[in-house]
Amino acid sequence: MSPTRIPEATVARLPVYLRALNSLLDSDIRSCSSEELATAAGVNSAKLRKDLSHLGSYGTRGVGYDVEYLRYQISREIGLTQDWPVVIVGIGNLGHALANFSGFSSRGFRTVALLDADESRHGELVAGCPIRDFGELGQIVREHGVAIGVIATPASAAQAVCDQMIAAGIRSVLNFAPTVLSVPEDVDVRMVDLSSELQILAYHEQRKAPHVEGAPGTEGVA
Amino acid sequence: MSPTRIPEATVARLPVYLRALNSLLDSDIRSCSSEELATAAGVNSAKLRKDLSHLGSYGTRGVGYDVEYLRYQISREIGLTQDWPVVIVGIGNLGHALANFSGFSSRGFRTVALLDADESRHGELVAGCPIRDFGELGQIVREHGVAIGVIATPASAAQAVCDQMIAAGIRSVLNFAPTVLSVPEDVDVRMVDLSSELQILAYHEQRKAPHVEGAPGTEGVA
DNA sequence: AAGAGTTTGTGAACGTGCGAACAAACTGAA
DNA sequence: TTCAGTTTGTTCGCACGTTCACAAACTCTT
Ligand SMILES: NC(=O)c1ccc[n+]([C@@H]2O[C@H](COP(=O)([O-])OP(=O)(O)OC[C@H]3O[C@@H](n4cnc5c(N)ncnc54)[C@H](O)[C@@H]3O)[C@@H](O)[C@H]2O)c1
Ligand SMILES: NC(=O)c1ccc[n+]([C@@H]2O[C@H](COP(=O)([O-])OP(=O)(O)OC[C@H]3O[C@@H](n4cnc5c(N)ncnc54)[C@H](O)[C@@H]3O)[C@@H](O)[C@H]2O)c1
Repeated sequence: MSPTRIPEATVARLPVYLRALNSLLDSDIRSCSSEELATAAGVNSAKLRKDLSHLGSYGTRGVGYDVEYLRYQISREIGLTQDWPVVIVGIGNLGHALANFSGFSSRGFRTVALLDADESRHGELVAGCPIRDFGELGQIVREHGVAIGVIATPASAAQAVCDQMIAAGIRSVLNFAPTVLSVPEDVDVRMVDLSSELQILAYHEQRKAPHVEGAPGTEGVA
Repeated sequence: MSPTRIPEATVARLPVYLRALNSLLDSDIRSCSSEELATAAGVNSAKLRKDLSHLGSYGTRGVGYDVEYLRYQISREIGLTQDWPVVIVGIGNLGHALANFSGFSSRGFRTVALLDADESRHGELVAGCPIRDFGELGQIVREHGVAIGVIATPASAAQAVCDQMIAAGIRSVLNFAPTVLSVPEDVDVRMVDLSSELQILAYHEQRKAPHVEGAPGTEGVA
């Protein structure tokens, strides 16, 4: 279907386009130009067209794109036309939020198990799903063909959890613990690091206002 | 101090180096080579050295880097030697987790207020901080000199919340709602989109195993 | 003091990504 | 049919990011 490899930068934007297309459909807009879609996605229209050209030629010159058709093509390219079973490990503050997050289940991702090492939480229902023991990981992965694992444990446990996931057959990991995971080459890890995001904002903020004399916000102790 | 502008890709990695340095200090390692630090940070050592060279010449040839000194220099460059007051808006599932997240407060970021539009939650204590009305935003920003705002509301409210933040004087926004925010040029927005991260993983996963015949994980309906 | 060994900082080559600009392809009117 | 107007898909130049490779600068031994 897609003979050419898609650039990584493009892959990272496809979900954004998908969101924009869904938003247009919600407003009953059936067709759109690259300019409109680019605005909705917050990117340059030339970039959008080049990105889409990597998937194929799904627009019509002089007309634009059919919203539903393009959405299907992007979904198919990403792999959202199939179902992706997911396990979440570490059901603390963040794990609870993730389990309740509708954005996970809405797009083909299905939480098949919530795992935690803390025995006192086993059996507790979160978003209708019981918390189970981490030791059941291997069996669950085999049973449901889980390919994607989410780590929401403390950093100290993350590498061990990751190793177990890989041993069980998982080859894609979404890591929320603030630690670098070392994995074999065929395993993908994506890291979500809130602390880093704040620090990047702080860097730019500092550059904007280099003159912080008697400004408030420094008198209170953390 | 730093006459030259630091490349964006480098800025995004500085927090990672900082984490690695802290981790080395925890192990009582006072000095390290670029190779060691690069391994701890999960990057190429040449890239690490080039990144650090943008800050200045803080290493010693033939020896390596002093861990504590380098940590201080990076902290200073990012702006973590000063205190950053932060407000979080939308104290639902995710907002609760964020308020409880120690990684926020640990590095100079101080949550000064939790705001929500839902009156029934006002006064409730989360991580020792009371939930207050969203209408108090302007006053709080002025009072504490808040420069960074975190949005954890539903997507439908995010743009309005963002506009209010900017009107109040906030110029850096961390957005968790899955929607594109339109802001003036002098405002920075960073977006954390879990759904996108999962989709990117799914894309690569699909490429790894293009042969999904009778594999499990497709029989159950979402 | 000199030389061997180590490690940083950087110049240069290479690859990727971005945006402007334009030809190709479509629609619709005359 | 022909022509004007519109919008896609793609080419091209440029900027940015990554990696290699090595001179410069340090330590330590003899
Ligand atoms: N709370 C946030 O908003 C937030 C944001 C970003 C990152 N994080 C990171 O996400 C992780 C979780 O944060 P949290 O606030 O939910 O912490 P938490 O302490 O509330 O939850 C951690 C959970 O992991 C479980 N756990 C510990 N070791 C385990 C193991 N070996 N196997 C399975 N489960 C194990 C614990 O029992 C606990 O339930 C942390 O690494 C944190 O730094 C949290
Ligand atoms: N839960 C997750 O793990 C998760 C992960 C990623 C992204 N998100 C996104 O983060 C956002 C919050 O998720 P959640 O699960 O916490 O949702 P939630 O419904 O539990 O919480 C949303 C909160 O925002 C408040 N709110 C609504 N409108 C507001 C307004 N105009 N001003 C101030 N407060 C307002 C609500 O009262 C509620 O308390 C959503 O956009 C969601 O898509 C959530």
